[in-house]
Amino acid sequence: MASHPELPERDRRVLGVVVQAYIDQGEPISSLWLAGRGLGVSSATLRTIMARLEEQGFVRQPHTSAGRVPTDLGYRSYVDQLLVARRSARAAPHIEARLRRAGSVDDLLSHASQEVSRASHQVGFAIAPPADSATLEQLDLVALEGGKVLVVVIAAGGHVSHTVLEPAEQFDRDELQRAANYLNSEFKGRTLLDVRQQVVQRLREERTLYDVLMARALRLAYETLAELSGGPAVYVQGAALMIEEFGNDDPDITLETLRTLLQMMEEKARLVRLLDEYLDAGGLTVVIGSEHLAPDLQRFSLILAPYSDGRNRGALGVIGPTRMHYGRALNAVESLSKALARTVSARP
Amino acid sequence: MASHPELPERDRRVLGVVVQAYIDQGEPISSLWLAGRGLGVSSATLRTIMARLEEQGFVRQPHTSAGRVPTDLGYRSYVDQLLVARRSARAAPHIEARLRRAGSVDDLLSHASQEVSRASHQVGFAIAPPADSATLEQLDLVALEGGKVLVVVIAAGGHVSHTVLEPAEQFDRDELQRAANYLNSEFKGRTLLDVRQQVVQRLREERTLYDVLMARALRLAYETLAELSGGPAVYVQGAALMIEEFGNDDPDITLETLRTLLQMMEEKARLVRLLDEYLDAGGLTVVIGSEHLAPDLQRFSLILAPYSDGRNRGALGVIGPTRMHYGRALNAVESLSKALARTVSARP
DNA sequence: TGTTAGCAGTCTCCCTTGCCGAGTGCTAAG
DNA sequence: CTTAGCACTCGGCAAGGGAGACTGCTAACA
Repeated sequence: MASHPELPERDRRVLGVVVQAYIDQGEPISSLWLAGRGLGVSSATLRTIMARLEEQGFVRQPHTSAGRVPTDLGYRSYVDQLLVARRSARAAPHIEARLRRAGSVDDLLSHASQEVSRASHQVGFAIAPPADSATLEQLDLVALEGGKVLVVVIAAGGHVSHTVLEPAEQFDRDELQRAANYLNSEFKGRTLLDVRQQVVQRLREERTLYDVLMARALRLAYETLAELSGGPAVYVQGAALMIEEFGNDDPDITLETLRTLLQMMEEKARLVRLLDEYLDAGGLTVVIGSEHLAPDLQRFSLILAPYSDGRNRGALGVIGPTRMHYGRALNAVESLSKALARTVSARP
Repeated sequence: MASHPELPERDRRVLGVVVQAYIDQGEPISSLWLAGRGLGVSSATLRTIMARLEEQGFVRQPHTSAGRVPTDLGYRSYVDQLLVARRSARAAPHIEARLRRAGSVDDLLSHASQEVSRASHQVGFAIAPPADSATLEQLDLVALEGGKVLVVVIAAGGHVSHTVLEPAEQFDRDELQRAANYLNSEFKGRTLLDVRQQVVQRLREERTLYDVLMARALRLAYETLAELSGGPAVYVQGAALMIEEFGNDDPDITLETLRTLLQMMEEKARLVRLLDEYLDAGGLTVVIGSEHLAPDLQRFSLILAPYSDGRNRGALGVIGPTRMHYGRALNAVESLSKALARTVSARP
């Protein structure tokens, strides 16, 4: 993690105080102010320390006669300290209770993203785990006009998803009903992953299927599953809260940066792709400003925690300015991800 | 509509030019500039006209030696002119085609709100018509952990909605299956409104139902329908586009006003309640700035058109700064609402 | 050798001043 | 009723001048 040169203990403490103070106040931190903070050294010494920190890239001066402001590297060091020092967070029971009340996965994640946003005062998001290992409860086929077919897939644990297909061949209502019956009797209780494999296999093996309807039903199922695995659902919200938190006193929150963030929030597909890259990391992950690959996020920090439903992993986290209150945000993300994991794996 | 004093023809023309120019340029309009616009009068005359317009409240001066800027009343007059003068808009065929490709109501409205946002460069929204008069296609009951029940209601035309109930009495999987069968056989093909009435009636009439399961199924259906009528779905998006359109050159778009707008976009329930009030008006409705009842919207204008699926009405529209390009926005809303109406009533 | 006080230097911020130019309202003539 | 002309007002910009905030540096000190 710390590929940059190791800092002497005292320098690190000073850096910590600087970052914390800047997060609180939003203004450059001066040596004089620091001297009054019980660090046991005078402002002059702090000046030499700050100069050293600046040389190493942890802080910078907006202009010659200003105090110091953390760089992204400075935030990084601070966050690394924080991650070691802090005790891991527990979910507030009333929040977890609220999550438990949610039924479908949709509901649950929408609540979770809202709660994590509220607790951190940042933009919150939650991504559903792929439903692959949930077992199929019910599959409905409903005829729409123009030969289109509405497919509703219900899986255990409250996954509900639907899509519309335009199969090459027409189905009438009766055929659809029988196709649905066939698929249900055949696949109910299996995991969706299983179902997909089974469907593919059967289509391949029994190329000359004796029952035409059965073959068509399988093709329909195949298309459906391909469609549904298109992208996991993601819920994002809380931009208003974030603006409120940083008001006008953060030079990084301008209309322009806000625009890029909103754009990202609305282009869910891109967001998911982006977050996916960080999901491999494993535990609680923090990506700060310029550490991002995507240029649109370079003015923001991201905190993300994966959670598991027992088999598959989703993720939950927050996005906010690099000057966010990391302590609070880390707690929010960690506790919510735990609560979410518990809630989601309490399901059958 | 025009409860304010009637304006002489020429004054109205001048006001029109002023508003149009201000919308285009975002800067106060001076008499000298106006004189070069082929109105056939000198700047001096324009000054007396502007003074009159100001006295009557149509324009105002940001400061003594500035040009004029429209007031909300000025925009109102301009829009009223526009509504009379313009030819009604047709939907671009490729947009309508894109809408037709959507299957479920969810999909359709999400696309529609996106299209109207793109076409107008404002925040776009779309509200689903109540599904009351759609006929029930299928109702699924799925047991979740903790005695909760997932209910999925599929209605003709691609309405899919689901909710989770916690019935007082427990159902096991088998009972749920039979309850679903019973409800489906009983109510499939009826409108949801019908179903609700029927359910209530039966519960009342046959207080001592001979079949216990049947009674419980009815109670479940009752709860479901109460839950689902909770609030129609609304889709809102395009804040990033709106910011892009007005960039930094609109004094009305500040972080603070943006925050209130985002808050409104995220609190869907409140938004729906608000829009509902305007829905009664009938046709294409424009509400400008201070004409709004809600204080959070007083810096924004709203354009809204109802559309009908044959029986029930939904709505679609845009929200943007009072300085929005009304002509383009009106066209966007009108054409999309027509396209949406056609698309939605082409369904069975 | 590391720490501290003192000091000179730098740069921002804010206020004032003066000026230009934009745009107006008013007035008197057409 | 319209127009030209004129005096007036006000915002915006640039220049100038403290005041104040911090710094880096140096020299003394433990």
